[in-house]
Amino acid sequence: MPATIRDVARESGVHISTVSRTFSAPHLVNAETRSRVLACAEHLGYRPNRAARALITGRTHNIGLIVADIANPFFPPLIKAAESQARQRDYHIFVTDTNEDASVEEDLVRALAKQVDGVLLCSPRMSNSLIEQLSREVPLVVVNRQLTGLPTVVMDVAQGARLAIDHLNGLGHRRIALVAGPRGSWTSREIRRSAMSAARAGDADLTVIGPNQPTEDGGMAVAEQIVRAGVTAVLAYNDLMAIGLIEGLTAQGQRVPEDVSVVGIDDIALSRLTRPKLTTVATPTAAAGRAAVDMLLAHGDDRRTTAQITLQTELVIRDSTGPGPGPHSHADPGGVVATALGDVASYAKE
Amino acid sequence: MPATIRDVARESGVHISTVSRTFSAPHLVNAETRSRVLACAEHLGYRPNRAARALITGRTHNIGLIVADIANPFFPPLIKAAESQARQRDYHIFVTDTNEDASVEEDLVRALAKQVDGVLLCSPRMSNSLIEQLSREVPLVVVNRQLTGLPTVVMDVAQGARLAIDHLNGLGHRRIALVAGPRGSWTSREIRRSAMSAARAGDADLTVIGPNQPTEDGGMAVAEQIVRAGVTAVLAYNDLMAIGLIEGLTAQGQRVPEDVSVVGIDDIALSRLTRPKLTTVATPTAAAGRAAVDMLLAHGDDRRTTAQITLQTELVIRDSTGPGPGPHSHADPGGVVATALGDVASYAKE
DNA sequence: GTGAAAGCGCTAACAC
DNA sequence: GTGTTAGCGCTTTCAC
Repeated sequence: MPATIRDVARESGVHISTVSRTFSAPHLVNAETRSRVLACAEHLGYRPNRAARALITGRTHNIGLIVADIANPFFPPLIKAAESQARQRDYHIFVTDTNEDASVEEDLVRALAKQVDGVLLCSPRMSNSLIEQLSREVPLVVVNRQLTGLPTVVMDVAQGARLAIDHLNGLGHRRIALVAGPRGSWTSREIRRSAMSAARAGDADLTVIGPNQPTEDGGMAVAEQIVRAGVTAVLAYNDLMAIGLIEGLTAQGQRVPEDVSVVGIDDIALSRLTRPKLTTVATPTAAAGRAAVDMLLAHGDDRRTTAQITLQTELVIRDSTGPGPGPHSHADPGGVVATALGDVASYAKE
Repeated sequence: MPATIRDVARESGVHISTVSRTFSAPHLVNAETRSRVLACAEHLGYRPNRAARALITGRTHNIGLIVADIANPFFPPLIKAAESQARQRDYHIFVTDTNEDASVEEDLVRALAKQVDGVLLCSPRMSNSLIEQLSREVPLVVVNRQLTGLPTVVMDVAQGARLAIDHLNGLGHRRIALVAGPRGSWTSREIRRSAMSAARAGDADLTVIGPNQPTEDGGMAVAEQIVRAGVTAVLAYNDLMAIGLIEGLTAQGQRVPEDVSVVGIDDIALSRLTRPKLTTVATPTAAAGRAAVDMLLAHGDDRRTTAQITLQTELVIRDSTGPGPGPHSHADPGGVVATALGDVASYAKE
């Protein structure tokens, strides 16, 4: 049987409220009393019961984190960073996985709502209006989706997509495909919009293929369409799809980058390990995880500042892109860091 | 303000205890009353407060999951499977990361102890005696470590290591290196023990290198030692290290598998995507996650059956292993499934 | 089958 | 600075 506040009170000869204060408002307790209480608590192995505390304060010191797919390598660095940031502030994180299914997101948020102080919604597939509705039931921070009136953390994928298209264009590619992400993904829409306009500006054709599952298989599945489309370069929604696509293209007898150049997005750890090494747009996922936790916890202090932060992305040129058939402009934006909005200094990539 | 049991009682004209029963013991409530209460609850958006429930029942319906490194690709499939299995049984999972640091594991277990019904300790680096001590404070299921008297889920890595060494031996390799894992890892010791005996049985030399960080960098770092050791084949503690090692060997001008064969362990998703594709020992991580959750939740029913389950592993032969200088025996165990102990049928790999 | 009452472990006014 | 008191939302005896 674990020790309660009453055991500590008895042993240290004070009232339970003094014990309570020792833990929740130490400055209100005489230093001497405090150390005696602390000693007894230590000795009894006492730990405040968070459920009891939550019942009365209304704060659970728990955070919910909902991701589309834990096993998608994009998420673990985000989860890890969020967990670490939360723990540092004495919060614990419930991690849940929606299996890329928009319809379970709502249930998950509601199921979590009662036992957390807020929910980090990462890459939600549900509608904006539903998100807004849920935000009235539990504090929400939305990651990977822009939404007015709510605190959000997004990567500047528009800038990233532009850098990628410009890079391909600079290499002489004029017929480019965009392999889109899943339905309901804000990021995918954003990439599409930005890639379109960048392609137009560069006098290139952009063929959009999708929506698709944002997985390796999803990428592999479109290889044939890519070949049929007759493009010489591809921008994929994420690295996993890019890698699957390269796999698929290879199976179709296409060489990357000699026949087709491929660019991914995210710069997951994996992208440095495949052959050819993937050219990709790096997104600061760990920073996003930390920022999201900070925003959620700051939220309580001042309800009116619903900050929206945009984290910068950058193009990482590796081996999956090469010269295309068109004229090369050597204004190659390789390695150039995208401009970003908002206060990102403290969330620099590790 | 969220609806409480009292709101529902008022609206449906019954006493709060009837509402309580409707949710926690529905069979004790008149069918008609029940449906009326349910309707009101639905209408008010009532959800039982778990903290309040936990306070009185002592069961939180939460589980803690402690892993060495969320971002290590070995863990996400395990986390995902555990989370899914738990949620299906109406449990939520706190995920925490120790950063491969044995000293934080203890704190983490204790911090979690009060707000969970049990903890899944995955790949613990702490001592056996400390694990036993903690198991007296909170129900524990230990994954990736054998420990008498506690419920455990392990992969049969001994069998896996034997298959790997036999495979290399069959290919004619007689000078083999084992790249060990981190200090404190039961799995690493197990692999070592088994690889040693398999090598001896096959008249091969086994050089052990380590301990090492179980990461890509850790693998890359030993490439030079491998070359100096003059071995023709390597078994690595895990795929990540194997991949890093291949990277490092390539940088040293060695070809894989022509000059050196490399075998990994785990069969993470990544191992199919690198070039050469990795020969490896597949461990059923998702099954382990499910099994661990089941064992923890079953634990309550019958305290005396501290089951220990061992999940079978199998060798997956891909492209990172090839013929060595010695005589080939064509008794190649490729694809053969290892024998396993315990009841594993219901945890078959997905 | 339902109501009444007690209390899980803790915090938050409010006295003193 | 510390004790007293009244619950937080719920489950669980025990009556009826």
